[in-house]
Amino acid sequence: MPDTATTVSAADSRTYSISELAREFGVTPRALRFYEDKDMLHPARDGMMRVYRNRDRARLKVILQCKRVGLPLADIREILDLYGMDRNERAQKREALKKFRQQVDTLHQQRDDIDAALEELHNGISWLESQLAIIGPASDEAESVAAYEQVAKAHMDDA
Amino acid sequence: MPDTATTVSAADSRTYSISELAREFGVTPRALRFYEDKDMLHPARDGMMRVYRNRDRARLKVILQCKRVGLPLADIREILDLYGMDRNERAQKREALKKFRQQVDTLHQQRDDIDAALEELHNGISWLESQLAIIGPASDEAESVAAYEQVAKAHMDDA
DNA sequence: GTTGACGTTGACGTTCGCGTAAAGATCGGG
DNA sequence: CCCGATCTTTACGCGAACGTCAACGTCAAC
Repeated sequence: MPDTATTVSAADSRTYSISELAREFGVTPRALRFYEDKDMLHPARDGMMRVYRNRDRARLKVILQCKRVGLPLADIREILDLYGMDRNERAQKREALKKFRQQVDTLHQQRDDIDAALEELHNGISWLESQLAIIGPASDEAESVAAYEQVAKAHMDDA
Repeated sequence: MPDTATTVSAADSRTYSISELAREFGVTPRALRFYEDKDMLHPARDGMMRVYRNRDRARLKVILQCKRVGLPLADIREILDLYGMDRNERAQKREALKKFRQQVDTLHQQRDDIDAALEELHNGISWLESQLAIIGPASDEAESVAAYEQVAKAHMDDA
C-alpha cells in the first residue's frame, strides 16, 4: 500500500504553496502571511511566491496547537524562537515548559472565574424563576416597579 | 445602632457624584460615562454634572453583576431595557432568564474548551518533561535539530 | 488671584487576530 | 490576446471595553 498513500503519509520533503498549506490546516492564506509578518514563519521564496517546506509545516503545527491551547501569538512566537536556537535546546524546552505551566495556571484561573460566574448565574436564574412562579398577583398595580427595587436590593446586597 | 450605620445602610435616597459611585464599585468614572453613552445608565443632571440616584446605583450593580457573569454590554443593555418597561415585567424576566440560560450554555462551552486545552497542554508538558528527562545524550551534535523534527512529527501527527 | 480637585465633552489610542478590499504580477489554457 | 486562478504588497477595518489625552468650566480653599 505504498503508492496510494504516497501523497498523504511519507513525511516527505514536499513544498507547499501558501493556499495548499492553508487548506491543509484549515486556515486562510492571510493567517499564514500574518504569522510570517509576526516572524513566526519564514518560508523561502521562489521569485515572489512563498515556498513552504516541512520545517515551516511543523512550525505551523506548533503554532496552531499553541493557539488551541489559548496561548497568545506573542508567547507562541517566543516558543518558536527558542526552537530555532539549535544549540541549547534544553534551555529552550525549559522555557516552553515554563510557559505551558503558566498557561495551565491561567486556564485554571479562567475556569474558576467561569465557575463563579455560573454560580452567580444560577442564583440569578433561580431568583428570576421564583419571580415568575408568583403567577402575577398585583402586577397591574403601578407599585410593581418599587417592588422590583426592593426585591432587587435584597437580592443584590448579599451578592 | 442607627446613627453610626446611617451612611452605609439605610438603603437611602442619596445622590452620588460620578467618582463617588465609581469608587464605591471599583470602576473608573470613564466606565460610567461609557455605560451612559451606551444607554445603560441615565443619571440626572445638575447643570452639567451627572447626579446618580439609587436607581442608577441599582442599575450599575446589575451591569457589574452581568459583567462578572461574562455577558457582553450589548446583552446587558437589553436586559436593562427590559427592566425599564414597567408594565409587562413578566415578559422582561422571561427574556432575562433566556439570556441567562444562554450564557450558562456558552460558559459551559468555554469551560469545555478550556478543559480540552488543558488536556493538550498536559500532553505537551509531559512530552517536554520526557525530553528533559533524557539528560542530554548527543545534544552537541548538529543533528539535534533533525531529531526534533522527527520527534515533533511523531508527537504531533496523533494530535 | 491662583491653585488644585473635580466635573464636562469630544475624539483618538489600545490590544488581538486576523478580514477585506485595492491594485498589481504571473501563469497556464483556450 | 484575453480570461481566470493564484500569487504578491500595502493598508485600513473591526469589535469590545474602555484608557488617555485635550481643552475647557466650576468650585472651595489658601
